Amino acid sequence: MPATIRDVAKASGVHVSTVSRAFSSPHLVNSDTRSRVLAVAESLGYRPNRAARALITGRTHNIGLIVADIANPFFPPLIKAAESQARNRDYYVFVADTNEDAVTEEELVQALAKQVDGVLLCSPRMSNDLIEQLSREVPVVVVNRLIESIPAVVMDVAQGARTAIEHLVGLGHCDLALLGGPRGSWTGREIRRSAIATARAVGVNLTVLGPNQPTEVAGAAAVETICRSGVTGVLAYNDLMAIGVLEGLHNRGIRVPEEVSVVGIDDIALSRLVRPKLTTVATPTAAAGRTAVDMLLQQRAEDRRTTAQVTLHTELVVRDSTGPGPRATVEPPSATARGKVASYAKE
Amino acid sequence: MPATIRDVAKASGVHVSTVSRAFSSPHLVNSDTRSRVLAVAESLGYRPNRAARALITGRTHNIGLIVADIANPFFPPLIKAAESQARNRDYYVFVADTNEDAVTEEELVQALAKQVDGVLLCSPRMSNDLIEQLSREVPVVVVNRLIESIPAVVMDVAQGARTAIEHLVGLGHCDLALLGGPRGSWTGREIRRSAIATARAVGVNLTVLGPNQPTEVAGAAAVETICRSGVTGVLAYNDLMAIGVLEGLHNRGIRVPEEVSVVGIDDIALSRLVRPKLTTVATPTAAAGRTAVDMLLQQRAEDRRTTAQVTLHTELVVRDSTGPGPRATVEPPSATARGKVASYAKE
DNA sequence: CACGATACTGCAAAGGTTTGCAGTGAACTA
DNA sequence: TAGTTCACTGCAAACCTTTGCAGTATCGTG
Repeated sequence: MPATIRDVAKASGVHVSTVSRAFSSPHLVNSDTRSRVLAVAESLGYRPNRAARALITGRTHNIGLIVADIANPFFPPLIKAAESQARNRDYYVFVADTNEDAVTEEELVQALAKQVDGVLLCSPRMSNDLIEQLSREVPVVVVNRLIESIPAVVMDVAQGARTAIEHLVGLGHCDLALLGGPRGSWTGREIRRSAIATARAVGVNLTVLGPNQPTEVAGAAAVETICRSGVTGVLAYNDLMAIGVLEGLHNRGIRVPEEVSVVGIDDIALSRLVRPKLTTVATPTAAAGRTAVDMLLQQRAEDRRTTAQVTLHTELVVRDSTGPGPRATVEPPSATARGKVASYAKE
Repeated sequence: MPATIRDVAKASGVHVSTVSRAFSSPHLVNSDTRSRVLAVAESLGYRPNRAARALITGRTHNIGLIVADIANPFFPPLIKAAESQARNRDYYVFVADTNEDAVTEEELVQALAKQVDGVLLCSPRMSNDLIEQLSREVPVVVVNRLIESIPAVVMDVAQGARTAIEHLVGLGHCDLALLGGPRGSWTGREIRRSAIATARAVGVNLTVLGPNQPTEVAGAAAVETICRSGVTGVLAYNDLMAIGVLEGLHNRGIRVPEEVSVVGIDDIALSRLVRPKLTTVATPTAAAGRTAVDMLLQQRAEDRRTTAQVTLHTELVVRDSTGPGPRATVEPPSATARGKVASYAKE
């Protein structure tokens, strides 16, 4: 029923190959012929069949975008930016959700591999080895993870975590907690590594909690431990958890930032809407989405030799959830208490 | 490089058609042969080429999901549910974002039409006529809009708006405002129609504002008008706008719910996280996504004759943003002031 | 034993497009 | 004028799979 290239050819009195060229290699066809063909095509409502085109060119003009959880507010801006960028380049994007599950993730890449020109793996949960292996079957660009020899775009969360810790310390907090993220998260490891190193360097206590699900529920649940440990400053793996902490503290009647300061990471839209407004490390998610798409497409274009890895800068956004530490001017930490790093990590 | 059906056929000593049948019509091939073929296929890492399959069967096993704005928190749960449901049925989904633009929307449907088995149109912005026209080119299921002869799944927002107004009135508010949504939104029209009718029936004043962009910025911006009009209860087109109102009121030092009550619609995750927690009309978004996918797939299966339209129930969730009206027990509205419906609508 | 039915399997066409190769006529060069 | 180049167009193979049809062997039945 839908018009094919043959219908257009017949109706405009040329061979199908001419019609094809009129679309994909304009310089190879007489401009009069071309405009006639295009007019006929238009009037017939002809749209090239992408499946047929993919079959012969081997390029689908689709890409896959795999995320851990579409409903996690971190991802929608990334998805939106990636989709928009892809469409500008005449690519469409399959979005798939792994539910934070490494196995689903692998299956998804495998299944998508044959029907896309490349896959964007966002905050993957599977092992580096597996990703390397998969990247031999289909071009892959990873977001939020650094793996040798795999193109990637990451946010500089290490820098972000350091700035956040320094911010808290600068406010006079010396007993801090880091609320860790999910197992298998590269970002989580980076944050932890950097936070621990910074705490040690600056000489404050840091209690590491986790791993945790990256949700506000987990954040709220961690509040009990946080209270027990007597810290006055908390850095969370992401804003969602930080907001959970805010929630939990509020429920216990603990005031933020008067009694406890809280810092998140990501700067999701929500952070500006909760009260107190969340101090957080802004990560350029939209830029990451666009960059990743460009890298993926370029990799295809240049015969896959670029193994570029780009790091995007993060920035601390100070809002209302952080304030002076309780003993800011009263009692600086004793020398013996300094630089202790406790860890409750289960990993 | 990747294994084709021919490689598998050669390696297992059968004809390609047998391999094909081993996959798609198991009952037509000897079970020994079949398991041998499958084993060989497995060892070769063979995956059927979906483009080739699509070319001959005419079915791509893909669907398109078109939304106005991926980053609008209303959509991610819907997308997630739809994607999950589709994948369970062995379908993959293209997600595309129209940026709230009707023209983009049409182009998108046109472009996607040829490479999907159906399109899910969520909260469309284009005209009914156009949708009907497009639905002749490709199976369509519409979410959040009712059009004669087009399969649809909608939320019962009329009921929701009525309940919300009644809730406010029950609390003693007699001067209400409705913060309208974007132009072209069926849901917005439903809400307005129902809110106006309810206000009239119950005998309270209702000021209608809009149309507005469905964002918290627009909500905050509307606060000035809201204050000037002296209403004590606000129903917003969606939670995002309601949260914007909360924000704007807070900035002006107006307390919620003591001075003004606010009700949203949708019950996005955010609503539980802002302070005060938002009273809102919960719409079953995930269920809508799943249902819509099922309807779309079924429509395909049964030779497109089902024009089912399903309405999902909504429910008022009372939280902390609504409270007794200022003059609740003091001064019931005078008879002359009752039932007046003002409208500032620009539509 | 002959016949038809049954259970598999092979053959080949078809689906819509791209693209290397070859052909045509015109324009240009020597 | 003859030989070349050039711009354009047509031809046909190829991409990978599905599927109607036909063929073969085995089995059961009368």
